[in-house]
Amino acid sequence: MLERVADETGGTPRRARARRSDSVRNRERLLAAARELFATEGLQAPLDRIATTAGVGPGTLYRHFPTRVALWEAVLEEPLRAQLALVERALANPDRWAGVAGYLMETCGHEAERGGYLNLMTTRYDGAPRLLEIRTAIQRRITELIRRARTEGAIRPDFTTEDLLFITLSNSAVAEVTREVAPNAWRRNVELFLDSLRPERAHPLSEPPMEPGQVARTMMRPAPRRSN
Amino acid sequence: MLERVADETGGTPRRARARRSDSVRNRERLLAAARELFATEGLQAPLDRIATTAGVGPGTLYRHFPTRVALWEAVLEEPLRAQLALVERALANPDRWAGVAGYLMETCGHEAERGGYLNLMTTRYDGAPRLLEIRTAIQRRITELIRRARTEGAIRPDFTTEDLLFITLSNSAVAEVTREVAPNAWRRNVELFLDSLRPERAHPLSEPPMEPGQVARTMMRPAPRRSN
DNA sequence: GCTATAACGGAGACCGACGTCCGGTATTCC
DNA sequence: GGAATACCGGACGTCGGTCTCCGTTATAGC
Repeated sequence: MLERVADETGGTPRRARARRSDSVRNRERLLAAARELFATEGLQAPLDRIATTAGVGPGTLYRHFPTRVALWEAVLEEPLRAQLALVERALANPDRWAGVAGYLMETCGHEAERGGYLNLMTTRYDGAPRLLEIRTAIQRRITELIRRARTEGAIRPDFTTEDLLFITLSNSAVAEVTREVAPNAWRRNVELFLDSLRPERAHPLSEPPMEPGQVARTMMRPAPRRSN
Repeated sequence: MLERVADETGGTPRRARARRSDSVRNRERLLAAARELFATEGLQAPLDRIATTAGVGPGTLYRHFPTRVALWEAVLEEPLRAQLALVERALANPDRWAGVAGYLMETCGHEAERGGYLNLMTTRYDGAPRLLEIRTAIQRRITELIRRARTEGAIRPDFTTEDLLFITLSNSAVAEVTREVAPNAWRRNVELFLDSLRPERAHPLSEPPMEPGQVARTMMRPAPRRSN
C-alpha cells in the first residue's frame, strides 16, 4: 500500500513525499526476520540479530521500530488473530466438551511448535494497544466458552477462565523443557489436565477462584524475566 | 570445624596452617548472601550482587566458589535434602492417596514460597555430583511412591513419574506468575491437577509415557534460559 | 540529469554481568 | 613483636545486548 503522510497542517494541502522504496523493502525484511527469530528464540531475541538477519544495520531497525514492543505490535497481531479464530471455532462447536478440549489441545499444540510464541497470552504488551485489544477479545471468548460448557454441564461447575489460562501457562513450561527431547510430551500433559476438568471427577477446590480484576495484573507479567 | 589441609606429600609430615579466621567468616557471609539471593531472585542471581550483599569483593567470592555451580553445591544441598525428607514422609504414609496428594501440595507450596528455589528438580547441576546424587535419590523415591499408589489403585494406572515431575514444573510457571498478585492461586491449580490423577473414570492418554532415559535429558535443561 | 532529503548503516557509547590479576592487608605462627 | 604468607578486594578487561549519532548513499520529484 502506497501510503502518503497525512497533511496535518490543515491549511495548505502540500503534497508529501512518497515513501522510499528501500524503506518499504527494509521494513518487510525486518518483519520477516523478526517473525523468524521470535518464533525460534522467543520474544526476547536480540534486536541486533534481527537486524543482521534482515541484512540491515541496527540503526535501520530502530528507526522503523523504536522499541521492541513496536516490533511486537507489527509481528504478533497475526498469530493473536489466529488464536482468536481458534476460540471462535471452539465456540461454534455445539459439542461443548469437544469445543473446550479441542481448543486446549490446539492452543497448546501451537505453542509447542513455535517455541518463541509461547506466552503470547501472558506477556505484557505495554505500549501495544492493538495487541491488548485482541487479547482482551480472546479472553472474552474464552470466558464465554467456559461459561457455556459449565452451564451445560460439560465441565465441572467450579472451573474458571483463569484456570484455563493457567493450563496453557503450565503447558508452556512443559513444552519448553521437552521440545528437543520428546516433542510430543506436552500432549500427554494436556490430556491429563483435560481429565481434571470433567464434571464427573470434580472434587471441591479449597481456594476460591481469583477475581476477574486480578487476572489482568497476574497474567501480564513484566516482559523480561529470567528463568531458573 | 577446624579443618587442616591433608598432607599429600606422604613423607615428611609438615603441619599445614590453620584456615584464616577471616576466610571462614567470609565464606559464611557468602553462603548466607547466596541463600538469600537465590531464594528471592532465582538461581541465576548475579554473582557480583551476592558478593556485595556479603560485604566482600568479587575476587573473594570467586576464590571461595570458582563457579556458580560450586556455590550451588554449597547452598542447595540443604533444600534438596529437605525435599528428600518430604518424599520419604509421603512414602511412609499408609494412605497412598494422601501420600501422593500431600507430597504434591507440600512440594508446590515450598516452591511457591521461595521463588528462587523453583526448578530445584529441573536445573542442570553439571559439576555438582553431590546435588545430582540427592536428586537421583529423590526421583527414585518418587517413582516408588507413584508405583505403590498405582498398584494399590490409589491413582490412575497410567500415571508415571514423569507426569508428576511435569506437574511440579507446571506449578513453577503458575507460581512465578501469580506470586505477587494472588499468592495462593497455585493451590487451586494443583488441586485441579490432583483431580486428574484419581483412578476412577480416567480417560485414556494418547501418548505413551516417556522412556525413563529421556527424563534425565529432558528435565535437566541447560542452566541459563531466558523466558519469553 | 540534478537536487533535496529520506533513509541507511556502522562505529561506538553505555550497561550489567562475568571473571582475573595483583598490590595491599590481616592473620597465623613462632 | 616480627616474618611469612593466606587472603582480601577492587580495578579492570571482556562480552553480549541496547540504542544513538552522524557521515554517506539512494531515491523521489522535477
